[in-house]
Amino acid sequence: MRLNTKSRYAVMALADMAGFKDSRPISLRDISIRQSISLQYLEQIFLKLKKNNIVKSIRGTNGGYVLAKNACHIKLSEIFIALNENVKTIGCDKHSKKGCNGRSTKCITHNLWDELDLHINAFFENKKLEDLIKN
Amino acid sequence: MRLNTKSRYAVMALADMAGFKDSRPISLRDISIRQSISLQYLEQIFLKLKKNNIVKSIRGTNGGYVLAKNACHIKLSEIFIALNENVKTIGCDKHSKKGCNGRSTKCITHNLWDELDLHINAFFENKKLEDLIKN
DNA sequence: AGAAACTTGACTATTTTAGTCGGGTATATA
DNA sequence: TATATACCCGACTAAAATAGTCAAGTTTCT
Repeated sequence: MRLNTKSRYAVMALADMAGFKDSRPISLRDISIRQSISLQYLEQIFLKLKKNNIVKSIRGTNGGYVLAKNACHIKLSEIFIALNENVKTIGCDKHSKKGCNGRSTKCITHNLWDELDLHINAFFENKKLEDLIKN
Repeated sequence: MRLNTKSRYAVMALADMAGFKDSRPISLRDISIRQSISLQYLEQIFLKLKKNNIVKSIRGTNGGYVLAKNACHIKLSEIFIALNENVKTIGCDKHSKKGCNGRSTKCITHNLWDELDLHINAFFENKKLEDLIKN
């Protein structure tokens, strides 16, 4: 089990941004350098963050991104959802015949994965971006 | 984020076994049919479960596997460890130069992933195989 | 003896991941 | 108004992981 780098980088980049108090836009180029993440990969990530209203973009010279809301209001769960890293951990897919083993009834471990999802989501729901930079 | 099928199947197969009260060995062939899992894939899985002392094998005709201990004493965390599904969720690898972004210091989100690991592991530590079959 | 069932290593197709490439468009500033 | 800076975006790809299969055993019950 592993989170993917996109989610990880997204959190790192946003935490980087949140560390700056002034509201000047921050360019991906700067984040790229500070966090050692490829600029073009960051662009992919920020596109999704923007679509999900987590950041706003300012184009042109001296442009960049700013957080769309205060760091204390950005839940980590939002970030994962934005990147389609839906923290749905496991199969039991309703659409697939393989899900729940092709049975009409729930598989023996179905509820377990549901509980696990709740457990993990609760963690991310309660974590705010601001929590990361307080220490 | 997704658990792999090996871990999922392992839990399903063990839960299947735990559902039988008598202590006769259960053949992988039977589990394979009941849970719709390829026999040969189950063999791979049970090899690991055996090495980690979660099941015992009885060879020969009427052989099969039995749980090495009572279902109420088998923690799900054991099962994941047995399958090398170490619930270490994220990078920040001490050995890799990429980990923590090649910095000597911890990356900005390092503690977050540590916390998440603890959170998930706690879930599996507290879940016993028996809990799955009670309902 | 023969069948049932475990044992084991090697192999492979598919999918996912983690990016790169290359061509845009918008805007501030000189 | 030229140009550099920075966002925008779709398509592509190499490498790794996943989810198995295949083949050839060994052991033990009946």
